Amino acid sequence: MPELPEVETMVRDLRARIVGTTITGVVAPFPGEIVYPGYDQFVRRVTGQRIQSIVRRGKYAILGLSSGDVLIVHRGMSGSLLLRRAGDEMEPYVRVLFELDDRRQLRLNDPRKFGKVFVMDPTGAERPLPWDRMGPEPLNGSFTPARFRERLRGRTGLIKPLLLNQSVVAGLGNIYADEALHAARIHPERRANTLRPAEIRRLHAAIQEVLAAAVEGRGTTFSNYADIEGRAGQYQSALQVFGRAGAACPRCGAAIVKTVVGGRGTHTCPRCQRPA
DNA sequence: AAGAAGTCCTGGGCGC
DNA sequence: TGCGCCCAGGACTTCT
Repeated sequence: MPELPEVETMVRDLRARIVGTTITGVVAPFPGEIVYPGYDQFVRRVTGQRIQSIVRRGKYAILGLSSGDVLIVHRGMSGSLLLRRAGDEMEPYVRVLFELDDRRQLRLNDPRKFGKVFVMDPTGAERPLPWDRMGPEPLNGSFTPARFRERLRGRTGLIKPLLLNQSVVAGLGNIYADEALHAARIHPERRANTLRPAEIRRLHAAIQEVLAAAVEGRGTTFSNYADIEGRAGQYQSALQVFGRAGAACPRCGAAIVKTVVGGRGTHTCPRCQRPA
């Protein structure tokens, strides 16, 4: 599940390796992942473009092209973006492949087909940008406790689904939402409007700490996440609750419980995270 | 408007 | 042993 730390790791690695190269061709064994524009237009607008920059917004990677367009990649839940040499053995689920002018290839390998790619004008004039309604970036200075409290104001929903809502805060997915709630000692089924100011401050700090540590560890490899060279991340060994049902809470020793909240598997310490 | 539920997709895990 | 069912989840759509 590529969340903010996994996408940040990918963007940093790619920035060091492919900025300055030119895309010489596109192959799409499964064009369904090309969301916009249609396949022919997409190929036309990407081919021949030099990659000038790579940045991240939420879980999106944004490649700035010499034409002024942006090439946007979202890996969905199972996608890896791999940097390979042209002759290297092909992975089994490559959906879209970008050929580079140095005989390397950027391959979107995505078994579950939830990945998406777009190319568009970055001003939003052509089509709404995927991040138009996205909330603040949790690791930059604009994400303050006050801003977080304001995003939650008036919300009566459960706190965990709200953390997964990208318009509240960008970049959290199922793993880091569970980890942040545990670090803040807040039950995932608390209603947002019942959180006290001190709890919101704790949750804000926990989100920043968990994400920063995971970026430091180059992300979590849970099932099939890999970096651009196919290597695993390191953060899975630091997970406190995610994927640890039945194991001891590192803080208090109680057995971690797995439930379903908002339709998502959810890991909670029943002693550290009390409901209501 | 916000929240809840349904949808897509397919490998792998599990039960019988 | 082997088959088939169903779960996983990010983001979008639909309904209330």
